[in-house]
Order: sequence, then structure tokens, then C-alpha cells
Amino acid sequence: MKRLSSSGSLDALISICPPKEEKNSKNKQVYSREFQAMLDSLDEEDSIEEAGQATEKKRRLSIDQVKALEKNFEVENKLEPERKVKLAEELGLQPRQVAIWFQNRRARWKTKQLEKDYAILKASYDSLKLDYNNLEKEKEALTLKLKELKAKLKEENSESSNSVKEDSPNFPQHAKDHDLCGNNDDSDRIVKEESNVNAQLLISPASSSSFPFNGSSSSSDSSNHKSWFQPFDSRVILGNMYHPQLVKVEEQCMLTAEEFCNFFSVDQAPTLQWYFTGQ
DNA sequence: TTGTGTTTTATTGCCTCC
DNA sequence: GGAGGCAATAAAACACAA
Repeated sequence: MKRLSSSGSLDALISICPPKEEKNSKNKQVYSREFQAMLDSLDEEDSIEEAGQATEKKRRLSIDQVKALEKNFEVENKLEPERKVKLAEELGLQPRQVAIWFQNRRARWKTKQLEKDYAILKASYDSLKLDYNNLEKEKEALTLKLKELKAKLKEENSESSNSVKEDSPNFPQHAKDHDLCGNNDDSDRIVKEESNVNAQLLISPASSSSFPFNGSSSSSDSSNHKSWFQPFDSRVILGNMYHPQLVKVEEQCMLTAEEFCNFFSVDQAPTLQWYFTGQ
């Protein structure tokens, strides 16, 4: 087949054809039917002229041909031999041309599908990354807060243990004597002392009836602050060396990991999206 | 007009299936 | 072994900016 632009008669045709139409829609095949027919007939003439030569140039399919092929592709993107021959006859093409068109069309479809899949995956990844970054920030803030609170706790524990030593005659003997671990290490003794102090504060009516996790307790109210804060000394919780009665009280005050996170809701409400969405 | 990038048509070589 | 599919690639056709 002959290249259109090389034909001398084409120049005349182009002058007939409005420039706007020529530039439109990506290719010249958006012509009127009459013009397309003229092109086709010209091509046929050129083909006849050059029938003797071995140089057959590529020729683009007409709009109608492509439309028909697209329609068929939508129905079924693979081509059975019968359908191929029938389609080729209908469109005036070689069966091989139809087969090649389908093959190339499948390749294009696959590329587009891959692009779509990639876009979806990328969006998912970006969203996940955002969540991760937010959680990281949240974690950092919580860690910082935890450190501060631990420091505060330590400080207040040392203060309260001093005052408790003075008041010790009032503390229930069974709570003092019970050592479930039966361990007499110095470190354990210290923990025990602290836990006793914690227990004492816990069972006092004033502290057990209210558990001010709402941030309303001001730091100036040190006694109240102490009473709800003590159970969170990790050593106390992990040591688990209370009298059963006291442990029961403690269990009521113990928080799950999630609840513990909510503890900080005064300053920053943890979303915990990862936890809830992951279920 | 021309250079360059993109799209479309066609070929080649390899693989699988019957 | 032949038919058909696919990936990679060539080459023509086309679009478009400079």
C-alpha cells in the first residue's frame, strides 16, 4: 500500500479538505464519509499502480472499521476463527489483519489495566503511609507523655512514702504483712512499700469512688492527684503483690492497653484507626 | 518545514495447547 | 507439528511545537 502523503493527488485533496477537520481528533480519519471514500478509492488506485512493486506500506484502518472492531472487542476480546473470517469479510480486511488488530488491542487493554491497577495500588499505599505517619506521631506524643507521667509519679511516690511512714500505725496490718511473692530482696521490699502505699490510697473512700480521668483534677490538688494516679506505677501493676482484697480493687482500676491510651484524651485524642479498622 | 514524540499496524520469536 | 497467543520490536502514520 502506498503512503498517502507521497501521492501527488493527495495535495489536491488536502486543499479540498478543511484544515480544521484535518487536525481534529488525532487523525485524518475523522473525515466525512464521502472524503473517506475518496481516500479509499485513491488508495486502491495507488495499490493498483504499485501492484507490481514489493513495497506495501502500512495503511490505517478506517474509522468505521475500527468502530466495528471495537464493538466486537467489547463483546469478546478473543477471536474464534469463524468470527475472524466473518468480521474480515464484513470489513473488507484480511483475516490476519483482524487477528493482528485484536492482538494489539488486547495489548493496549492490558497496558491500561495495569495503569489502573497501579493507580489503585498507589492510592492505597499513600493512604496507608499517611495513616502510618499519623500513628508514628501519635506514638511519639504518647511516649513523651508517658515519660512525663512516670517522672511525676516517681516524684509523688517518694513524697507520699515519707508521709505514709509517719502515718503507718493506721494502715491495716494484713495489708502490710502479706507478701504473695515471698521475696525479701531489697528491690522487692521497695516495691512492696510502694504497693502498700498505693493500696492504702486506693481503698480510701475518697479515691475509689471517683476516678478523675477527665483532667479536671488540677495539679494543685496533690492529694486527689495521688489517689487516682498510683495504680499506674508499672512496678506495682507488674509486681502483682497485693492482698487479694486489694488486688480486686486494683483490677477495677486497671486499664486495658486501649483504655490506657484513652487516658491521654485530655490533650490528644488517639484515633487508633489501625486498631478499629483492622478488625 | 522539520524534528520529535505518540499511536497504530505489522513482524518475529518463543511458548502452550491440542 | 501446526495454530494461536503474547511480548518485544520495527516501521509507518500521525500530531504538534518551534
